[in-house]
Formats: sequence, C-alpha cells, structure tokens
Amino acid sequence: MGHLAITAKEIAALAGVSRGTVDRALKNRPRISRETKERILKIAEQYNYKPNLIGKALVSSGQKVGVAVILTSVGNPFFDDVKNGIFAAVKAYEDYGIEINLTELKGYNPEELISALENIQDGIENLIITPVDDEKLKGKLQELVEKGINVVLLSSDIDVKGKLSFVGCDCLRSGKIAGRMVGLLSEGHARLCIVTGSTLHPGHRWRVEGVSSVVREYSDIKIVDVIENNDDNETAYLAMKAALNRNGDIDFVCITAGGVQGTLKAIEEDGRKIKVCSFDDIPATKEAMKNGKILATICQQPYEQGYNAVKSIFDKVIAKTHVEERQYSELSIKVDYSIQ
Amino acid sequence: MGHLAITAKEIAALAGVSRGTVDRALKNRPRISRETKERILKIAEQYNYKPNLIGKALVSSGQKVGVAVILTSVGNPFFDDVKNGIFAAVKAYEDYGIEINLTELKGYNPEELISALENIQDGIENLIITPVDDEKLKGKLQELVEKGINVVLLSSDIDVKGKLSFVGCDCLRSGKIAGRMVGLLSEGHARLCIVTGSTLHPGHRWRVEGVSSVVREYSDIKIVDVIENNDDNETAYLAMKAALNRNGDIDFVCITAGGVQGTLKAIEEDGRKIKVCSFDDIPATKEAMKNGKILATICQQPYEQGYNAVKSIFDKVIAKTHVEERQYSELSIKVDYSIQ
DNA sequence: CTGAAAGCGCTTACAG
DNA sequence: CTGAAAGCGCTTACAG
Repeated sequence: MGHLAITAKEIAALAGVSRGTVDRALKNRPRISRETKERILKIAEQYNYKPNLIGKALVSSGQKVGVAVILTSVGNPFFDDVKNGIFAAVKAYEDYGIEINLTELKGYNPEELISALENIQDGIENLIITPVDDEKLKGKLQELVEKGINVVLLSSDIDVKGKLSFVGCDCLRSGKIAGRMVGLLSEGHARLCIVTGSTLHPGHRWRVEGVSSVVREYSDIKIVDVIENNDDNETAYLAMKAALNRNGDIDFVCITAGGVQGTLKAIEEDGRKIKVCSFDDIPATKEAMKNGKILATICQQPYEQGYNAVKSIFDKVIAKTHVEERQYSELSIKVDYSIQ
Repeated sequence: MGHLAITAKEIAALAGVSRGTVDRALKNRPRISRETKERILKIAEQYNYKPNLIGKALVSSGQKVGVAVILTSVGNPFFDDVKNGIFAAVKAYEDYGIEINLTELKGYNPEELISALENIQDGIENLIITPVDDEKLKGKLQELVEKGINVVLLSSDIDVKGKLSFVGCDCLRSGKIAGRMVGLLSEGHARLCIVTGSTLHPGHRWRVEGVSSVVREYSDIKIVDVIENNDDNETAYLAMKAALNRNGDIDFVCITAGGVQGTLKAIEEDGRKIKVCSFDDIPATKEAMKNGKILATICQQPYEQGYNAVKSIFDKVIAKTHVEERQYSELSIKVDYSIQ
C-alpha cells in the first residue's frame, strides 16, 4: 500500500530511453540490444512493474471479443440462472468488447451439439459449451482447441486436452453430500430409491456413485432401486410409479437430476410416507420444499457458473491473467427457509 | 448485440459540435445553449449512449481511492475469509486506485471502535466497518455519513441513515434455517440448548429468535436453555458445562455464534449423546464436522461479504453505478462432505 | 537498434 | 456560449 504502481513511461524515464524501447524489452520483441533490454527489465522488476489493465483495455476498445455459447438449456429451468450469470458477466465486461452469440438446444443429443458447433464456427475465437460424453463431439472440440480456440466447458466436464477451463460442480462430491443427507434425515434407517437423469451425462453418473458410496457407511440403509428419467417429467412419473410398484418398502427417494415434478407426482399418488431430497433449486423444487414434499436439496450455484464461464474468457483474452482449469462451484444444501 | 457502443466523439460528429460541448450537455454543466444541449441529449438517447468506464477510469488513474476498514476480527477466525475477500477485491480493483487501511480489533467494545474511527478520520472518504449496536457509535457513523463519507456496514447491521450499504447475511433467516435443521435432524423430538455469542451483536439476537420461532412448529421440541459465551471458548466451556448440569435432558445443542471449541469440549466431557449443529465453517468447526461431532453448519459466504463490501465502494466511487443498500449473502447448509 | 507520433474514450483546464 | 488541446497508460504502425 502507499505507493502507486510504476508506469512504462516512468520506466522509460528511469532508463533514459523511449516508451517504445521499454515495450520491446517488456514484451520480448526483437530490435533491441541486449544491454538496454537487461537494464529495462531490471528496473521493471525492481519497481515491480505490472502493466495497467485499463490502459491496455483502452487500446483494444473497438475490438470485439466474440464468444459463442451453446447450451442444452431448452426446457431445463436449471439453466435459467446459468444464463442470468452469463448475461451479468457480459454486461460487466461490455466495455471490453465482450459479445456473445447464444444457441440453445433441447436434450442431450450429441449430433445437435456438433451441428450447432458447425454453424457458429466461422471466425469465432471463444466457445462456451455444455457438452455431453460423446466421442465425436469430444473430437470436434479437441479440433477447435488445436485451432487455438478458447474452449470453456460449462456444467458438464469431458476430457478435452488443452481446454481453457471447466466451470461447474464436483458431481461426485455433491452425490456424497446427498448421501450424507439421506443418512442424517433418516437417522440411518432407509430403503432408498435413487433417481437419475441421463447416462450420457457424466455428472449424473458421478452423483449416483457419490450417493451410493456414502449410504454404504450405514448398516441399515439399502438402495432398493436406481431409475432413469432423461430429465423428462413424463418419463420420470412413469419410472417412479413402476419403482414404487416393484418395491413395497421404499421410504426415501433421492432425485439426483431433473424430472422433479414427475417423480413427486408419482410419490404423491402412491400415498406412502416417503422422504425426498433432491438436487438444484428450480422453481418446482422450491415449491415442493415450501410444501414439505422435499426436505432438502443440494445446490451448485448456477449463476456463478454462468458468470465464471464468461470470466474465464475475459481473464484469458483481455486481462491475460492465469485461468484455473477446473473451477468448481460451491455446493450448498438448502431447506425450505433457505428459499427467498 | 452486434453494434459497438457509441462514443462521445461520435456524438460530437453527429451533432456537429466539439467533444467539450457534448460533455457539457451530458453532465448538465453550464455554458451551453438550450438548443445544442437538447440536440445532443436527443442523439445520446437515440444511440443509447453510455460513457465508457475504461476511458473514465484512465483519466482518474493516479488518483487514490482510500478506504478505511475497521474489523472486530482479532482472534475471530470467521473474519479470515472476510479479509481474503477484501484483499481479493482490492487486488481486482488496484488499477483503479483502490487502497485500504485496515484496523483490527478484539471483541465488541464500542469505545474501541469509536477511537479506531477517530484515528483514521483525516481525509478518508470511504469506510467499511463491522459495527456493534451502540448509540454512541451509531451517532458517530451518522455524523460521518452526513459529512459525505461512504459508509459500508459489514456483517453486522445497525440503523445508520444514508449509509452506502449493508453487506452481510439475513440473520433471522439463518436462524430459521438452523431451526429447521434441528427439526429435521431430530425427526421432531429434541430437548434443545441454544448457544449464543453477544447480546451487543444484533445478528446474534436475530439468530436465536429465528431458531426459536421455527422449533415452535414442532410439538415435541423444547428449548430447555439459552446460554451466552461472548464468542470466547473459555466462557463457552463453562457456560455449556453449567447448562448440562442444570438440564439433565439436553440432547441437541445449536451453537449460533462463536465459542465452538469450548462448547464441544464441555459436551464431550459430559459424555451424553448430543446432536450438535452450528454456524459458519471456521477450522474448528470443519474439524468437528469431519469427526462427526457437528452434524451440520449454516454458512454465510464470508469471502463474498468482504469482496462485496469493497465492491460497494468501487461501484459508488468509480463505476458510479447503483449500489444496493442491503446486500444479503447466500445462506448454505454444509455437512462433512461439503468440506474441501 | 531506437524514437516520435497517433490513437483508444474520457476529463479537465484553458482560450476564444 | 463553444472549441482546441493535453493527458491518463497502453499499443501499434512508421520513421530514422
């Protein structure tokens, strides 16, 4: 504290050279003698020179930084807050020329993601995408990375070497948290049915794995069924109905992805007293929490995920600071009174 | 999307005047004729002109924005993350000239807060402080506000008219969340002891109120004791010990503020099987969660609180955007697997 | 190998 | 009442 940062101009004065020469030294550009370069670098280090971001930004004002955003968000309320976060970041950075081009898709079809990628490909240098676990899509994204495009994976993580970052939650951990909640809310006695979304979604698989690993700690909790619903309420209703018919003893349901409304409908119609915990806090979940139909839900900060995906691009392209490759958002449990 | 924002220079060209005249119109400065002013304002509105923050910031570079920060943080690990948030924000905004002057105090003594205020008072234009509920301190802060100083209250809210903002959590709500956890974790059957910090701290009072109001929903939860420990572990140990002696039936303890270690020590020595939930996730609490001694804890994003306190100043003084007067941080419940 | 200049969008004196 | 200029810290051609 106390001293203001030194500027390139001041370094020039101290070294007795021009601003241009200082720039050559600092940026490792050619056409500068060893001696002057070393002299300048020494001064810069001594005074702890850091280029002023505002000065830099002003130069590149008028330059657009285009960002293609492709989300599997149609009909999935979870993404509403993700989008709000994206829009907020775009607004915060608009003076730096950040601009987005948003494509929204329904479901987890890899072909559609690939064709969306092909549509926006011309000239775009930054990409934010919610991928699925598909070899062809992975290959396509790998190709883009190798072309020098900054690729940010949002919400769902797949193995693309050299991607700029993954922004989302640690799904295994979130599953474990849910498993602990099953244990705590049942005081260690439960016949559990796990409800999952899509096996194409690696995060959904991790969650089931997390829940399972933790409930194994309890001698009197048994997983009696694991059902899938593709994040679709109609499918969810039928799958839950069938599971309840198959298993007379279910007294706890853990919904690890979408299809909340459908699942709850089946449970209500069944009439048995069943404890439910869930993931995320979409409006249907909030409503169910207020009515006591869901006791607790595990949330993953969708707004921050959207914001930070855009921030990754900003940090890389404009601020030129280090970008963390795995950006896990905080996981928090909510109950009825947590809801605003 | 698509179009870049219009600049003051472009407005000048469109209006056929100089940049200076545009500035006079936009800023409501004198020495401009009605007609040209109106013409310029019309163009500005038409093209949705918004001054470029970077251009503005560059002008005022070299100007310091001093912020005095006064925290009741000595010996209170809750504030470690608050400070990390403050430092992160200062770093993010350093190119804009933000600079802090930090004073740390032990305990909640109003006199010390007031004298700390007097020490930093010369020339400072921005203040972030964790206040206590004291009339004299309130008067002092009110005075500062009236002098035009931007006052941000952090963590603890008191009634100062015209303050820039309060950044912290909604303590009543956090108490209600804790009350619900007591209900859920006990399946509605508990003999509850509530542990609080200081009655000087309005937030602590609200939490007790929140817990109490919710456990009243349950016919078989009784509050058998409410004890105070001044956020001090020694006091906490003795108070908990005494409460356990007074009440043979305690089977649930809700620690709503500090003194976690002391309280837990007394419970352990007692040997009874007692469920515990707490607030915040200081290291001692994390440790106790991992050992199963605390089942769940209600957290309030201390890092974000620190960051946003500084951001309030930045938004007001530099970005000149609207600052929300009550900035509530998210409340989240954590269990053992939530801890990194 | 090095310097001088123009420009990013704004503000702030100063000159007419 | 209005304009022309300088400057914030940087980058990017261009001239020597």
